[in-house]
Order: sequence, then C-alpha cells, then structure tokens
Amino acid sequence: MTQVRVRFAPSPTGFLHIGGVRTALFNWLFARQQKGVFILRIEDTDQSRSIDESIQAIIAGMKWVGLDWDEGPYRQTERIDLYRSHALQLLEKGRAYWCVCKAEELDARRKEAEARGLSPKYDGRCRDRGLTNHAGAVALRFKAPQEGETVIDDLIKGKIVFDNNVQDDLIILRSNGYPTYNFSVVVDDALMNITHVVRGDDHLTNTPRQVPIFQALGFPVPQFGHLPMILGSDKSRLSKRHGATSIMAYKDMGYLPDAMLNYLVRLGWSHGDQEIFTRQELIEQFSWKKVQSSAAVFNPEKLLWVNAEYIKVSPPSQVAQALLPLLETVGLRDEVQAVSAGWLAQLVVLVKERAKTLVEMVDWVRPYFGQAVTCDEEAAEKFLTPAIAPILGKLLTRFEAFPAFSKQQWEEAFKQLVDEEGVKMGQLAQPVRVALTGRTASPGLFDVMEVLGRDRTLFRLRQGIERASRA
RNA sequence: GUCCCCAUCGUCUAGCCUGGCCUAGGACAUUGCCCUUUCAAGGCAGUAACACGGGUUCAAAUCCCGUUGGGGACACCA
Repeated sequence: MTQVRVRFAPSPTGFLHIGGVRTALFNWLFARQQKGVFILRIEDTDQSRSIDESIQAIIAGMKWVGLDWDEGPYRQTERIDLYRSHALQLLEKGRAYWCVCKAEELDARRKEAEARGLSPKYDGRCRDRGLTNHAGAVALRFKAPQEGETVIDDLIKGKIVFDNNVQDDLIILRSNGYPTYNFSVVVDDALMNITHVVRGDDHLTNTPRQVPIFQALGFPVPQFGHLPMILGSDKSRLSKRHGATSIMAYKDMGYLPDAMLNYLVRLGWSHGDQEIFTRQELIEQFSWKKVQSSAAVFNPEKLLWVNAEYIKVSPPSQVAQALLPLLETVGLRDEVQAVSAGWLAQLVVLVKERAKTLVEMVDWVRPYFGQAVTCDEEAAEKFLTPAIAPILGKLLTRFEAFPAFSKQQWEEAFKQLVDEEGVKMGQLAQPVRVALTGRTASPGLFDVMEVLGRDRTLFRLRQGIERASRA
C-alpha cells in the first residue's frame, strides 16, 4: 500500500474562507485517518492577484482551526522552472504547440462565438502550424485529445464520463512564461506524489482537462474527489453578501475553532444521527462514502447552536483561555490580571449555559469583575425601591452573621426570610439580583454569590440597599 | 449556447448502493407545555419533506428513463 498523500491548495486571494476550511478539513481528516501526509500548497501563479498578506492570512486561519500540515507551505512561484521544463517536455513529445493568437483576438472570437450561440472553445488555428520557434511573446498550448472520452471515478460522485471532443487546447504556458493553473496543478500533484486530489465541486470540469496532461507527461493519474459547494441562504454560491465568509471573522465573533470544524464537517458529511464529534471521532469515522454529493446551504443558526454546545462541554479552563483576549479588548485587562485562572474557569462555569459565543460570554461575565457593580438604571429603578430596602437590610444582617459563605446556609437563610416576610421569592430575589449583578437576568443567585465571594456579596448588597433607600 | 454535477421537513441530514423493517428517523429553527428566584440551560409534545411524470416489480424515498428546478464549468483567473 502506498502512503496516502493529499493536499490543500488555496490561491492567495484575500483570506481563508469557510469553503476552503472545509476542503482542507476533509483532506486533513483523510490524511490523519490513513496515517498519510497532508500538504499545504499555495497556488500563486497569477502575479496580478497574489499578495503576501493573503498567504499569511491562510496560514493564520489554518493554525487557528488547528489543521496542521506535514509539508509546505509550497509556493508555486518558487517552482516555475519545474513547470517550464515539463511544458517543454510536452512540446518535444508533440503534445503541445506554440500559439501566436493574441489575447485580445481570442477574447473577441470567444465573444463572437458566444453571441452566435456556439461553444466558446478555442478554434485550434495554431494547432497544426508547427511553429517551432517562439519569436516574441507567445503561449504554449496543450494538444488535448479530441476523440474518445475521459472517465474519472470520483470518490464522492462516482463514475463521470466526459467527451473529449468538447475539450479545449488549453494554454499551459502564458506568453509571460508563467504556467496556468490547470498545468501547474498537474505538475505539482504529480511531482508531490499526491494520491488523492480532493477539492471543491467547482473543479469537477477541470478534471477532464487535467487527466490527459498527467497521461501525456507519463505520470500516474491520482484519484479525484469533488466536494459539494457551500451555498448561501438563497442557494447561490456562498459569498460576502450572505454574511461573514472569512474563517477569522468567526474567531472575532466568538466562535470556538472546534465548533467551526464540527459544523463544517456536518455540512456534507454525516455519521448516523450524531451531531457532535471529537476530533478523534472524526478521524476514526470519516469516510468518503458518507460525504454528501449535493450542495449544502450554510446555516449560521445551526453553527451558533454547535458553538453553544462546545462552550457547554469544553473544559472550562480552555474556554477561559479563549475568552482572555476578548476580555482584554473590552478594557478588562487589569481586572483579568488580578484574578486567578481557576476563578476565571469558575466564572465560565457560571455563565456557559447562557452564552452562545465568546462575545456573548464577555457580556455575561462583566459584572463579576471589580468590587462595585454598574447598575442598569432601569433595573435599579424597578427593583431597588424604598419598599424593599428594609427587607434587604434584614437579609444583609443575616448574611453578615455568617463568618463564611456557604451556598446551602445562605440559601436557607434567604428562604426563611422570604417566609417570615410573607413575600414571594421573586420579590426579594430580583432586587438582590440587581444589587449583585446590576441586571435583571443572571445565573442562580447563590451561584453568583459563590463566585463573588462573601465580601463582595455583602459589599454590593449594602450598595444596593443604599440606592434603594435613596430612591 | 455547450458540457458536468445535484434533487428527502424552511435548513443540515438518516434511510437509497444491497427495493419490503418508512403510517420516512434525528438535529437546528419554530410553536406549546413542564421545570423555575430572573435569564438561560434542560425535559416533554407539536407543525413540517421523499420535486414532477412515466416505467420495472407482488412491492419504490430506494432501481431505470424523461421533465422541471437548482448549482458549477467553459480565460494567457485559480
């Protein structure tokens, strides 16, 4: 058995998008499962579009989601000689020819053909000219087979047959000496011994163009697998108008990388009714047979749910770690440094059921930093009233009598007071909640007190009473 | 225009390959109820789908053909 070698080959145009991550993920999963090699290759042969920042963005994105590669990143611009020598090889074999047609002419002819309702295929006028010398800027074309058919057995879609007579003699070397995509991929995939080419559905029709090149060059043809596309809510190709498509945008919105991956893998792959998977489970269970062959609509709501699940079940210390930088950006740097990692994890446990993203969590967690609390005005007006002040005072006295905080004791004392005063639970609980957290919604009161600690609880209660008496 | 891919609840999907267990299962969303000191979380229940038309067969969501619909590709972009 030869070792599995797969690659993820994005072109550096902008950032790493969601579709790219999913393609990378499937490749990565397969590589890890098969104890194979996962390669990162940057397809940057188009000089006018490639920028270094994009490459950095791709790497940063891959690192964030934790898809590690074993080889690369290779850059095609560093391998230009390889493409040229192989292109010339094809010329020598009579499988390629120089084409002197100008780009503008080609463009005009294509437009004309389209207007007449014909195929915009290259008419092959230089095919048999036998130009041996390329004086000036000319391009090299591949002599694509025009008879028979090219059959691929796709890992996901099964057997697909293409008629060769619809294939174009595509340009493999541009007049500027740079290779075109369809040629450089073949050379790279062959030279890098890629065993399985797994990419987006949009490359499906590139396959019958590439297969004959593998053959002409004398390379074995790898297996192909074409992943269905991700669509937006209107079923058109996912793009910016459907919302964020950059993977890093999701980091900023407070998503956990594992949640992203879990959502993305389920978008087009399934294992019975299971929704949540550990990475290990994914690696073990992954199978091409279970990959969907139809396109999937990206659903942000389900992603949100998956993220919430991960926030709930991930180790609190790990969630706290991811939360840290976000806390600092909202101006809690000093406060965060003043507390222990253990307490932070405790805080995460306190609010994890109500935060669907880390960004939401930041908001939930805010009231627990600092000695005093900033009160929501509306909440204070409604609940910190003169009428409740005396009862709050009694509660304070009873709490103060305890030398230390005990959830059970304090709760008992609280309930007893409610009984004695003949008020409803909520009548006392809400004012206390506002006093302690400044808000009308919070986790359970005694859980809040536990995180706050005895001193701060009493301090905030006193402040609340003061405010209530003043009102 | 040509070529290719695809088709189960609003969405992601199970089932399809190896027809009968499917009065089509799960999840998200949604609705109602329960729990409850608030907000969540959780529990229970409900609404909701085999695109259409022909075959094949005792039997079709499952196999075949067609139609329709959706998507993708047809660059000296990747």
